[in-house]
Amino acid sequence: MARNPEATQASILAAARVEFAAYGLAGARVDRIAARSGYNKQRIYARFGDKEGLYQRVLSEMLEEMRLATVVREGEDVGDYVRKSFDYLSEHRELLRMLLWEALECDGEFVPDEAARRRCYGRSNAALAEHLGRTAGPDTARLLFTLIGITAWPSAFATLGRLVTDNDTATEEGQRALREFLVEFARSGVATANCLISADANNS
Amino acid sequence: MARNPEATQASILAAARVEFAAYGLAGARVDRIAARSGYNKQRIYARFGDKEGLYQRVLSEMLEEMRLATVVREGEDVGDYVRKSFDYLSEHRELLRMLLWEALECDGEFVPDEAARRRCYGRSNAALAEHLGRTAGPDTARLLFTLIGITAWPSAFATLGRLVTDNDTATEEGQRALREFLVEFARSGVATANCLISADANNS
DNA sequence: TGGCCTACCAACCAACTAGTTCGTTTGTTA
DNA sequence: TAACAAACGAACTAGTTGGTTGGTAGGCCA
Repeated sequence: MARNPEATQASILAAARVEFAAYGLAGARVDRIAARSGYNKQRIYARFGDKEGLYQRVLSEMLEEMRLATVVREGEDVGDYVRKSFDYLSEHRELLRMLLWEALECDGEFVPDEAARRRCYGRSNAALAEHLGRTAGPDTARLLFTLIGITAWPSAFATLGRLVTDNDTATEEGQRALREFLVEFARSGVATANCLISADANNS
Repeated sequence: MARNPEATQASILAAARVEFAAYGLAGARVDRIAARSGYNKQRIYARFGDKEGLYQRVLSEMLEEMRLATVVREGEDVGDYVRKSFDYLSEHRELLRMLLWEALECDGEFVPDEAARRRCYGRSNAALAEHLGRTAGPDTARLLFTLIGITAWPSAFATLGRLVTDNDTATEEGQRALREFLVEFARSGVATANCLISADANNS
């Protein structure tokens, strides 16, 4: 067969994304990844070492994609951030699933790409703080963490959302309503700045 | 050996909780559950049919515990709800992990205990709406879903929280600050009722 | 007290899994 | 053009896994 090692690798990685997002590390099957990629299983071991090695590579790439797409930009309003992230995550649930798998399958001692991730969140915190006219610190970081949460939660727990909202979130209209609700909720949440002030008092 | 079938079952269930919370359905090992329970593997199959049967039993019980502990009570203020749930989930991460496993491992077509869960969330929505002086509907359900999210997110994604907050959430003090932040954020979020009004306009 | 049924254990089993080995093919370079 | 190294496929392997089987023991009831 004609050889193109880079295309082989790309096919394996593409197949692995699908498999790991669907099943996580423990549930994924190397045989299936190989079959989906159209290459022999031995190619996977030759290029990635082992199953865990392939997983870490895929996880790293996917989390980075998600992180870069949901970074807080300079001048970005809280509500606009919520809307942007909500939409992005709704369209890329496989990325969000990897975040969930990571939360469940990693013991938290070794964090993949820790330094790069901290830098990225640091930049988001700075941009958020700047926009709010405050100094970046634990209080604005808590807000950032919460904003990430409220935008990720609906896509990560879509089934739960349907139960709680009596299927309102099962329609496109309901999704839009939820998104706009979150936009307003987030804006109201910081509008009075009370939460940031009182949390500051707690911290001092 | 002396026989006590009820004690056997209880031991198996207790061991299974630990195993399934740690590893999910695909990653859990029946051998380990048996060893941890102190009973022979065959007992598991005799009483629960198969691995999946045991998992469903454990999942059902654990999600119910969590749901009942985090129901919105009559007269309960939004902020108090947040504080209560935050604390409960921080102390019962194994329950929250089961919710994550479910989100990842179930395809959403068959929802365990669907009717009971809908009823419970319906009650929470009614209590929340009553307290806000509104009629329970999609708008208040969205708020409920969001409150559930902001209280679950920090415990479910504790490692991510440490990255985002530069380790602020790694201390008890930081956890308390985050909790109080969320209390105020939620109160501010609904205080002006703007988000509920505008989402209503969207719905009409 | 003996018979019966269920709880229980240890050993077993077929299929699956991550990973390895061996041989062939392809592409590059001297 | 021949040699060599890396890419590739098919077959193999040892260990693991969910589940089963066969025998024993304990408790209950007539």
